[in-house]
Amino acid sequence: MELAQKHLILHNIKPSVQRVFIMNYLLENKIHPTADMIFNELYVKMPTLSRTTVYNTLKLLVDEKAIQMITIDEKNARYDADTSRHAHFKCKGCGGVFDVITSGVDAITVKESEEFIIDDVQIYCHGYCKKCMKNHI
Amino acid sequence: MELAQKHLILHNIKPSVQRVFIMNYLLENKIHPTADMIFNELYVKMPTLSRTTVYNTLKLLVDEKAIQMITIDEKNARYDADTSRHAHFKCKGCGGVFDVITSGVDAITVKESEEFIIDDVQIYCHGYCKKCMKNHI
DNA sequence: TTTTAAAATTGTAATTATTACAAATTAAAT
DNA sequence: ATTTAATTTGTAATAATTACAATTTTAAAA
Repeated sequence: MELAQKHLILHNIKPSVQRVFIMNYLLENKIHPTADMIFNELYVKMPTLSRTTVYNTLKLLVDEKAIQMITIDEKNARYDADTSRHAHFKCKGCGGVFDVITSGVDAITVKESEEFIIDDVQIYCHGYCKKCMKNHI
Repeated sequence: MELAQKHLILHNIKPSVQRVFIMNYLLENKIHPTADMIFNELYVKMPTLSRTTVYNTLKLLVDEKAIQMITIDEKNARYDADTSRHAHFKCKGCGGVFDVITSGVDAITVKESEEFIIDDVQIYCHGYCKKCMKNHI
C-alpha cells in the first residue's frame, strides 16, 4: 500500500483519492507548499480537483495531526508532512521556506505550569539564503 | 517628550501625529494587537484616522525595526513594540496572544554558516491559557 | 442488488485582510 | 508666500480563505 495511504489511515482519515494525492504530494515534496501550490501541481494530474477540496483536506490533515501548518509567511499558510519539532527558515529574497538544523531547540522549555498548557512549539527564522546573498545587497 | 515620539526619532521615523498615536498604543498595550484592533481603538480618539494609515505606519515601523510583526496567527498579523527575542503564546480557545517566559531560547543556535544568514528568530507556542483550560475540554 | 443514508467533493459566491493608487492635506524648503 | 515633498485619506482592487448548496461518491441497510 502506498505510504500516503498508510499515513492517512494511521491518523484516522479515510483515504479518498484526493486525500491520498494531497498527502502524497506533501510527503514527496518537502518544499512547505502553500494550498495554491498544491492545487496547481495536482490539478494537471487530476483536472476534476477543486481548490476547496485542497483547503478542506489540509484543514482535516492538520486537525488530525497528519501534517502541520507553518505560519512563517504572513501572506499564506504553508504545510509540512514532517510533524516533528524542527525549525524553519524563510528567505527574504526568494521567499523559499526550508528546514533548518538547530541546536538547543529541544532544550527550550516554556514556563507553562501555571499560566499555559503548551501543545506545540514553532521556530521560524528569517534571513537570506546562499543564492540570494550573492544576488542581493 | 513623549516616549513614543522618542522611540520614533530613535528609529529615523518622523513623528507625525498618527505615527505617535500608533506607536504609543503599541507601547502601552502589550496585547500584540492586529492592525484592525489598533484602528478601532484609535479611531474613537481620532475620527479622521484612516485604516490605510495604520497599515502604512505599521509597515514603516517594522521596516525601521521600531516594532516587530508576529505571524503566530494565520488569519492576521500582530504587532509588538518589544523587539527583543522572546517567545509568544497563542491560546486556541480565546485567541489571545501573550508573552511567554522561556529558558534556552538564547541558546538556540542555527547552523547558518554555509546555507543561510539569519537575521531574526521567532518562537511561537500554541495551547490553552488558564481560563480556557477550565471552560473547554 | 436495489434503496437509503452518510460522507466527500465540487463550483460559485461571500468574506476578510491587505495593498494599490490617486486625490487631498499637511509640513518643509526656498 | 510659493513651490515642493511627504503624509494621510478613501475607495477600489487583490488575494487567501471560507461558506454553502448542489452534486457525486461511498457505505450501510433492506
